Amino acid sequence: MINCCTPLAGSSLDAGRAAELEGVMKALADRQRLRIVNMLLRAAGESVCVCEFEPFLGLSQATVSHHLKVLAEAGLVEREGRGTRSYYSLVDGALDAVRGVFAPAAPAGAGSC
Amino acid sequence: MINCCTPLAGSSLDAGRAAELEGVMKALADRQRLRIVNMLLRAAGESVCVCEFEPFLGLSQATVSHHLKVLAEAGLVEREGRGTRSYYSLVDGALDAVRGVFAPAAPAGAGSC
DNA sequence: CCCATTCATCGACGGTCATCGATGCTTCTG
DNA sequence: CAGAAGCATCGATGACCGTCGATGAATGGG
Repeated sequence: MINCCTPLAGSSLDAGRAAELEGVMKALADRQRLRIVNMLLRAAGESVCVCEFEPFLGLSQATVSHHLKVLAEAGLVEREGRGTRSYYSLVDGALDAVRGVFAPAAPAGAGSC
Repeated sequence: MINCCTPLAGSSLDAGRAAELEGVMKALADRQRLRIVNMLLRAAGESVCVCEFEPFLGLSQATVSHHLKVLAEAGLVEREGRGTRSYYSLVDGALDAVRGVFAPAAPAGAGSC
């Protein structure tokens, strides 16, 4: 099934790495958290106040705080307190693991083995 | 891979699209299903028999069948029956939605586009 | 024609999650 | 110092998920 050349992008995913990636994916497998990440992506590295998410998502303050905590524990976002407010931003490169695993399969260039 | 002008990420993610993507992400937010997708990625488009997954994942046949059903309902894999066996393969382009949403942020108005 | 093989489905069980109101903590303001 | 504002945490609740054994359905072989 798997040939001589180890496919580059479909790199082997052992049980350990699968469990690790599962944590990140579970953090992203929620519509509210997807919208949060999308907002932060569009913020282009800038921090966003918690009070910005609340009206945008239409959730209670407690729920928004919960979602941000989940994302933070997954290493996807970072918290920074200024005064009574909290600002969150994307962790640089945190989404690379997701991008890498779903990269297209090997180039299928048959020859060079 | 991604052209400079394709604003995949940074693209607004409204509530509808977020819910849609949530379905795909939930299907992928499981270590067993991640390993299944990884196996199929490495199979480079070829179909893989159910009986191949079972020993690889170390799960009961019922559980493997369940995971494959979840992936199929999310539109990520496709089933093809041959005799008493079932073969599964990745749906072409099904992972593009995932790749797109997490693409790097827009170049912040970097000139030429 | 009968049996073995392969897979999908069902029912059940234990665990986890999303959401909310209430509460406590920290910081700013008057 | 007292009050208000912003946020995190707690406890509860209802829903969903992963796993398995058992059962059913379809197919191929002797």
